[in-house]
Amino acid sequence: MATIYQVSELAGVSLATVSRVLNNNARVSEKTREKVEIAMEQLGYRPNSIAQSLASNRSNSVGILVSELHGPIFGQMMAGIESELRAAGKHVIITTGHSEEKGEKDGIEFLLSRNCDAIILHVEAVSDEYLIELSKGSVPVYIMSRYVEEIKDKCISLDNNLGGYIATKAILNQGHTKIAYISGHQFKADSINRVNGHKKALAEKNISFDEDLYFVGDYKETGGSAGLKHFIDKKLSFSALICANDEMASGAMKYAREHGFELPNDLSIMGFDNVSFANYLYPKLTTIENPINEMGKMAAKLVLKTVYSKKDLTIQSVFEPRVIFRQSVIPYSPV
Amino acid sequence: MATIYQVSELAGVSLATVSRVLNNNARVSEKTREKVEIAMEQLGYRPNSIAQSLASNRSNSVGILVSELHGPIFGQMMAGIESELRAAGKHVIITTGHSEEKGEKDGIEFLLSRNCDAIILHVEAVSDEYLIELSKGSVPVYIMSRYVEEIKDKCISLDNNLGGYIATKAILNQGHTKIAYISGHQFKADSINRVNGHKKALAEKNISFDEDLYFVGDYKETGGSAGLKHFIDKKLSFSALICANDEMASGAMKYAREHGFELPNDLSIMGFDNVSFANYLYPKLTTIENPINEMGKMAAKLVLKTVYSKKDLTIQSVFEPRVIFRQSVIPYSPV
DNA sequence: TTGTAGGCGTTATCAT
DNA sequence: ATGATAACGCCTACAA
Repeated sequence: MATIYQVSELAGVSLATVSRVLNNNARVSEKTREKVEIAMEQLGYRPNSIAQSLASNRSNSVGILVSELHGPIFGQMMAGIESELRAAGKHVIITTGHSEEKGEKDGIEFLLSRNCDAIILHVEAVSDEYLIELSKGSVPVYIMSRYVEEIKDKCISLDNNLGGYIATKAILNQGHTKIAYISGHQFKADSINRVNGHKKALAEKNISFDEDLYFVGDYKETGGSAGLKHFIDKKLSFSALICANDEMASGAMKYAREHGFELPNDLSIMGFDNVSFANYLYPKLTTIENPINEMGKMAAKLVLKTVYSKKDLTIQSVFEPRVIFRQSVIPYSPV
Repeated sequence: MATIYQVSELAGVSLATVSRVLNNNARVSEKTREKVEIAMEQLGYRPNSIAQSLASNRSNSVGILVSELHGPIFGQMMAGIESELRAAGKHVIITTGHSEEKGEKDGIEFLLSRNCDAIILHVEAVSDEYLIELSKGSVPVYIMSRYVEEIKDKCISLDNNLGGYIATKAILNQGHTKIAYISGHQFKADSINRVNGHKKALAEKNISFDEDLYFVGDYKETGGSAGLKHFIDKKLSFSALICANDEMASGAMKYAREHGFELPNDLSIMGFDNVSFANYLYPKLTTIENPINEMGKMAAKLVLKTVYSKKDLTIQSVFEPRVIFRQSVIPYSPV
């Protein structure tokens, strides 16, 4: 592989000059620039990014930690981040935390050991305090889908409260009044916010929140089926069900169908996230869009702006969800 | 950030010694090793991976090119590669090619510019010749889900012929004899191989392949719906449908249901790939498992073995698909 | 505008 | 077993 030195020799200039045309930050006369470019061409020169990094103290890499590499949410998020970053000539180093505290800390440690210029985290198991502490370190840290007050300017998050609110409102608007709700883990901020939005919408309609119609699931299919089973076994009456994510909605749909429900006639079901398979479900799932791809792009822009000093990028920190109307929610009709 | 030099000072040894305990490849006395380790601890020393790379001419990174970062297949594949590689202390640089020739070439160029020790490609638009040429270059190239004879020892692929065969066989075993087939793009090797397997299974049962019951789709939902529409519009009679991937199977299922079919009673449908949403479909999709996660792991092992000289890793180049029996295929019953 | 030279933090080859 | 010292390929003052 040709080096900058060989190029300089062939072009008959100093290697400093070659470096200049490479980075075109300093003035170089047209003639010499051409000479250099021709020499590069001839040698098939390609800068050694490692050496560049060492000398400039910039790796041009940003680390990304996600829970899993598969899964619709992460895919969309990574896609958003990567496209934006790559267009700026930066590369992404991706690793996983598997939603476990140790896994996430190890992952962060791993990325840090890679000399990333910044890291973008989608973590769920690690505490707020840990993140606050981490962001005091020398490498800039950004957080996805999580709002931590003390470092809010480093967070790109969804307004989950609003999400829960519009989900419930959409159901109420269809005339439903007995609405069951399956939440995610109670210790997760997004779960709590979504329920709070739900409660707010109910309150506005003077419908009291019924603890019996509330179930805490696990954000997986099993949570949805277990939740619906719970409600049915208790012989509760309800005409609509809101699930705090699409996986649980899918689980609930399966369970409902296997137990004689005809969907959506016997039960309206609302999801959350609008992952890609929501459209594959039967009936197609009415849900709340979580613009995670956009959020990923925004996170990348935030990095570009703050770390790579690209000015004139406007940052939006919190994103708004919206209802995606499909087939799983229909107007209430008394039996 | 502390450097190896500062550690050496604090420990009262030369920096060469520090390097030795770091890489523990040369003999160092217990005493000095301890002194050094303590010094490292005190300074919170962390090796600069960039400098290591420059000096050792190893970036410890492997580039991965996928069509998209979202999508079930790629997610599983990346997960397999990453887990295996990270366990070995290597990191992955991931980028996308968007299934277009220019996109893929750009992506490869991008990875090459990043000084990866190796690159793993999942490309569809680029020609075999290009790949053969590419693999003559200085950085090792490995190919996923594609078999190129001339560089077969660098390919990890699925036996698609066998896949098409067992898919059809499974359908035949249920008593179906009129079987429609929706293929993927005809210029793709996997499409062709899957159809060939299909034909072989038919031939074994002395059923002649019927061109009328063959449709070329696009590997997307639209391909499935268009294909089924085509067959129905031509008023052909068939009791089973094989789709060359799950997306198309899903599209066909939707179209079928929207046009009065009751599934699976009126039509048995077989997919291919066993992507995660296959289990979310209604009825749950009977399909062919494409062990892409395992294949990803194997690709990583291949890199580990050939590039990072980890001996005693046995490589399996071609993987075998198997039938996943679920609910969308049922025995044939005459109307 | 162009060249010189020091430095980035390691690894690796010599000696000792 | 340990220590000098020269790479590794590039960037960047500082000089000219």
